[in-house]
Formats: sequence, structure tokens, C-alpha cells
Amino acid sequence: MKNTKELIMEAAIKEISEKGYLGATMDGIAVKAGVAKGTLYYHFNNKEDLFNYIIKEGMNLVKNDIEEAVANEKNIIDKFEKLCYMQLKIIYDNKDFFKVIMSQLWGIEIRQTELRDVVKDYISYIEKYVKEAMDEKVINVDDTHLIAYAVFGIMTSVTVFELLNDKEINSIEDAEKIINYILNGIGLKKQI
Amino acid sequence: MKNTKELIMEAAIKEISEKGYLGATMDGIAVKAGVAKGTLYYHFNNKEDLFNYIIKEGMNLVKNDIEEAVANEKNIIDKFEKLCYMQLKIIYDNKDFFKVIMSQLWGIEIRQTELRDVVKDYISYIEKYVKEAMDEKVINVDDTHLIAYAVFGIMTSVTVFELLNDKEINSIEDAEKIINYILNGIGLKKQI
Amino acid sequence: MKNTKELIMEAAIKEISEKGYLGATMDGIAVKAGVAKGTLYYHFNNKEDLFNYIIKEGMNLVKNDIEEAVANEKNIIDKFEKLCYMQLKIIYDNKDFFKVIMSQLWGIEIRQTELRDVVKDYISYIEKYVKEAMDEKVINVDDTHLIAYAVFGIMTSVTVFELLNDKEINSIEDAEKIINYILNGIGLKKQI
Amino acid sequence: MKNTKELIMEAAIKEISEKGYLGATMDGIAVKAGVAKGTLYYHFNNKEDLFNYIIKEGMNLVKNDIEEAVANEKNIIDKFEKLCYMQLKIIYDNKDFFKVIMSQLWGIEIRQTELRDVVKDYISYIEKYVKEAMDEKVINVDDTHLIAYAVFGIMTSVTVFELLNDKEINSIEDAEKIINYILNGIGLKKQI
DNA sequence: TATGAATGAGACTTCATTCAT
DNA sequence: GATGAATGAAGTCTCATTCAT
Repeated sequence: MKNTKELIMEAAIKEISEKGYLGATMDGIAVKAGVAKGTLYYHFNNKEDLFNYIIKEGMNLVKNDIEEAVANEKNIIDKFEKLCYMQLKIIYDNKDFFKVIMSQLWGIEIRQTELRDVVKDYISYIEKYVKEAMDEKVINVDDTHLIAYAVFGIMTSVTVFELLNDKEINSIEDAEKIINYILNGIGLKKQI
Repeated sequence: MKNTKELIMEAAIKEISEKGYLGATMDGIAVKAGVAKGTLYYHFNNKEDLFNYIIKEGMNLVKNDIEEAVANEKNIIDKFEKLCYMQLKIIYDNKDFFKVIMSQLWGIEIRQTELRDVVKDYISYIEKYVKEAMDEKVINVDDTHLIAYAVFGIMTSVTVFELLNDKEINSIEDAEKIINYILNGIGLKKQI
Repeated sequence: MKNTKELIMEAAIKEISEKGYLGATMDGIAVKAGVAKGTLYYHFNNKEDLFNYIIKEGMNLVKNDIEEAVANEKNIIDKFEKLCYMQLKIIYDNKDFFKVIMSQLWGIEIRQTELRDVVKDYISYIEKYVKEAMDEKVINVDDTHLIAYAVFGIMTSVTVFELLNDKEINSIEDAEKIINYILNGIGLKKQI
Repeated sequence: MKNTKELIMEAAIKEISEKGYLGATMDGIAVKAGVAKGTLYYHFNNKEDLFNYIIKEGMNLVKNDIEEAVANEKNIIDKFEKLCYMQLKIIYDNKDFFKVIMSQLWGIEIRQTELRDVVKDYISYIEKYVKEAMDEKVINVDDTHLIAYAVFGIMTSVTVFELLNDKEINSIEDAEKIINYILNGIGLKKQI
């Protein structure tokens, strides 16, 4: 059985994904979590704290999931493919969380600059694999930094896609199409 | 000399790009525009009207700019390249406007679903060229819809890049790198 | 006719004198002033600002009134008597204001240390006259600082008196009794 | 070793002296007492009960201390001097408690009118000695009531003094100066 | 056309109090 | 005796909107 803090986190992700950080109300979160408003403040200092907690906690889960899956792969090509696959899968499984991330990326508020640091961290993580692949000569790009962002951009476009088309693209074929596109773009050739 | 309505529009774009739609205040916009708060209500019915006006007006300018530039190109390859180039250029030139777009894309409020229609329209416009290129056999993809979104995603990743790195990538070389990546991904071969 | 800001000030003094700073509510002040709650925030940044404004403005009025009255007296004895008389009169005329001062003197909050600075200033002002009187040999005390505080204490005791006895002591005889007591205490001898 | 209820009382006096009755929180008191919040409610019905208990208990201790000391004196002059001395001493020894009293004297809440009754009681007690001294012709005043309040006012001014000057006046000389001033004011002549 | 004082609904937050353990 | 998670009433404050000038 879930404890109160977890209930609140899930409710907050749902609420913020729907209304954005400012549009989300503590009342709304409380109702969604099935607790009294005061309870939110028993577990978190304030709205911003709750937000930051969600982001950090959420990103940690994402990273751990990917790290674990990628670790099982042997060569860099499979690793990179797995990385893409896992990221797509995680976006599918946590659409609300990613909507929170994407909607809060823009702007000059402190919570947003902090959020950006978390995302930056994550993209560095992607770049690490891009570099590795280039070192092993299986791909050929001249700006790993830029490429890492492009990979991230394609990924997020999936969320945009779903948002704009009101339909889900969670079949394996769709995932493969996207991954193919990414791999093509960086000239990754499968070694036969 | 700019008229009052234009001053307000520019101020609103700046304010909303910094704070988001909800974080932006009519007070803040009035100050940035150098007019009294009441004046905003003389020119627009309310905050949402002002927002919608900005989006529609802004997107029209973007489309016209692209259409005009692309029209001058003869073959589909050049057209597609020009499309990419123009979109990057416009994003560079109107960063604040694109931040508004990106930050408001997510969520279930009416203004957001309306905004999404505008963006959907724009992506359809990209897809038109993808299809055209495929019909002419210069590229080979099996899901033009998905590809159009990926192209859009790469574009937006540029904005993310700048946001996260606090530096501008507005040199021609950077643009070319990105465009190359996009073209590679769809297997576009320059005809010699 | 009084302007809105004055209405708010008077209402705030009344409300705070009755309930203390924390017990006073912005709602209560708004009702007493006959304006909407938002109007308070149009004229003052927040509750603390409103409080500080009242204290500073109020003390200035008090000082000006005293200064003016004392200036008309020729010798130091008359001046000192006038000072006492004026202070009593002002306390009578502005009981609510002095209740605010007295109730907020104690405690470690910032607004309270700021208030204390204002009061300290005022007591220094009393001490100035004590010193002057000692220099002219009409009184004989060995610690003007302490005496100034004692004078202030007697004055405030008047407020305590009224508070505790639910009756007013605003007759001239009462005032003279108190003044006499003060003068006796410092050994001031009327020069015949 | 102190029992829990005593720990709570001391913590409450400290907390209320710092923040006032309304500013003091049950949480803050619990932390200062080193007990859980619920424990406060095991020992007291509610915040107001805790407050009233402190006031009554505290004032009883004060009165007993004074009564005991004064009883040892033979003639009225010594008694009166002792009374003043004891009161100053008690104020010095229980500054926090007196800050609570002084800060809560003003206002129209029930707890405040109850507190005033306790203080009124105490001042009557002073007046008793003023009357006695007058009956014995060692002092000469025409309004014992008013004088009792003035004496109380001078006493409290000591607390104000310390508060405003951030320094303690607990030397015997200081005490004597103040007592002298009081006695002078009422024309008490030491009988040789 | 433009202004800015005034409004009030609704948000965040605090905190005395309860109660199952 | 003692605890601390949970509650919700009530407070401060924000801000889109109105309207007389």
C-alpha cells in the first residue's frame, strides 16, 4: 500500500502535467491525492519544494532504469540503441512526468533554472554514449554536444506528437522507426 | 514609430517568454510596454485574447517568411533545405516567441488546445514538403507524419540547447550541422 | 474629505490597538476603512509596510506637535513642564496609537526592533531636555539617561491606568498631579 | 529533575516572550520544551489554558516572594523600599515573564482582560503600601491610586530601558537610583 | 485613446487541534 | 503519559478586470 508522500507525488505530477506549475493548485493536488490540504504542508515545505522533489526523484528513477538496461548490453551499438529504446519507453510510461519537464523548461524563475540543470545533466549522460560511439568509429559526427541535443529533441518530439494528435504511438514499430531515424542521422552503421 | 498595440504585443511576448502565460502579469506587460494597465484593456478584451492574438499574428509572420523564401527555390531538395534553414533562422530571430509557444504547448486549458491547433497546422506544412520529397524519390521514409514531427523536434532542440547552455548557436556552420543531421536522418541524397 | 490612504491608516490603528499586530487582520482593517481588501494592497506592499508606515507617520506627528508647543516657552522649566503636558495630552488624544506602540514594543521580530528604534529616538528627545535642565542647575540628577526612561515610564503608566480602570483621566487636575510627581522626582524646583 | 509540565511552562514563557501570544506556536513551545506537540495537549486543554496557567502561576510566585521579603521589615519606610527593591529584582530575574505580561496587557481579547485583572490586583497591592505610608504621614500625596500606577510605570520603564538599550541594569547602584527617584517623587523622607 | 484607483475571487500558507497508536 | 501524522479554518497576498475620468 502506498504511503501518503507517494500519493501526493503522483497526484502532483498529474495535476502539474495538466495545468503547469502555476496553474496547478495545492487544492487540486490534495483532492487528487485524497488528503487534506494541510497534509501537503506536513510533508513538503511549500509548492516549490514539492515540485523540486518530484523532478529530482523522477529523474533519478529514469536514470536508474536506463543505466540498468544499458549495462546489460555488450557493444556500443547495442548500448546506444538500448538507450534510445529505453528513453522512448520511459517517456511512454511517464508521459505526465515528461509533460511537467517540458512545460517547465522555459522561463527565468529559479525553479526553472534548477530544472534545467537536471535536464542538462541528463543530456550530458546521452552525450557520453555519443562520444563513446564516435571513439569506436561506429558513427561519425563532428559535434557530439549538438548531436546529443538533437537526439533529445527527437525524443521530445514524440511527446509533442502524441499531444498534438491525441493518439499514442507506443507500438514497437513506431519506436523502431524513430530509433532508425536517429541512428541514420548520425550515420551509425550496423556492423554485420 | 511603433503604435501602442505593437508595443503591447512585443512587451507581452517578452513577459510571457520569461514567466509563462500564468506567470506573466498584465501589470508586467504594461510596464514593459510603457503604458498604463488600463490601456491593455482598451486594445484587448482580456489576457487570453492578448495571448491568442500574439500566437496567431506571430505564426502568420513565420509562415509568410518561410513561404516567401521557399518559393524562390526551384527543386524540392533546395526547397527542403531552405525550409530547414528558414525555420532555424526564424527561431534564432524570435527566441522569445518560440519560448512562448513551447512553454504553452503542454496542458489541458483551452488556450493550450487552441495553440496546439496552430502548431499542428505548422507541422502539417512541414509534412507537405516531406511528402513532396518522397514522391520525387529524393528521400525514402515510410512515415511522413512521424518524420515531420522529428524534424520539428530537432528544430526545437536548438532552443533547448541555447536555454541550457546560455550561449547562442547562430553561426552558419552550426545551422549547417543541424540541417545536415536532419537530411541524413531522412536519407536525402544531394543530386550532383 | 479624507483620502483612501488616510482612511486605511486610521482603520489600521484602531484594529491593531484592539487586536495587536498579529491579531489584526487585513480583512478587519478593510472593513473598518470601508474599502475592499485589495485596496489595502494597492496603497501598501503588505501588512508590515502598513504597520511601519503608521508608526513612522504617527511619531512624526507627535514630535512636531511637541516641538511646536515647547518652542513657544522661554525658560527650561516651562519647557520641561510643557513637554510633560504635551506628551500627556497627545497620549490622551491618541490612545489607540499608543496602545499599538506599547503592545508592539516587546518581542524579537524585525518590525519590533524597528519600532524600538523609533521609540528610542523619542526618548533621546526627552533626555535632551533633561540634560538641558541639569546644565542650568534647575534639577539635579546623576543619570539623565535613566531619568528620561523613568519619565517615559510614568507617562505610559497613564495608559496602563486607563486600560486597567476603564475610565479616562483627562482632566487638567489629573495631568497636573502626574506632572508634579515627575518634577518632584527629579527635584525640579520652581524658581520664584 | 524538572517534570514535563514545568518544562512546558518554561518553554512557553520563553516562546511567548519572544513572539507574543499569537506569534508563539505550539510547535515552537514543543520544540523548546523538547517534547512532542501532542504532549502539550496532554497537559493543557489548549493554547489559552496554557497561557492563563502561566500568568496565574507566575504572578503567585512573584507575590509570595515580595510578601515574604517585605514581612521581615519593621517600619513602613523600609517596607516600601523593600517592595520597590523586590519588584525590581523580580523583574530582573524574570524578564521573559514580564515581557509576556507587558505585551499582552493591551487589547480586547478575553485572555487580555483576564490578564489585566491579575495586574490590577497586583497594583492594588502596591497601593496598599502607598496608603499605609500616607497614613503614617511619611509621604504626602493626594491620589494614592494614581501614585501606585506611577510607581508601577517606573518599574516597567526599567524593562523598556533594557529592551531599548540591549544592556542590563542589574547593578545595585542602578536599582538605588531608580528607587530614589520613586521615593523622591512621592516626597518620602527618610527618618533619621 | 488612455489612465490608474479600486475591486474581490482565489491562490498559498500557517497552525491550533484531534486522534489512533 | 506521550507521540506525531493528519486536518481544515482562517489568514496574507496576487492579479485580472472594471470604470469614472
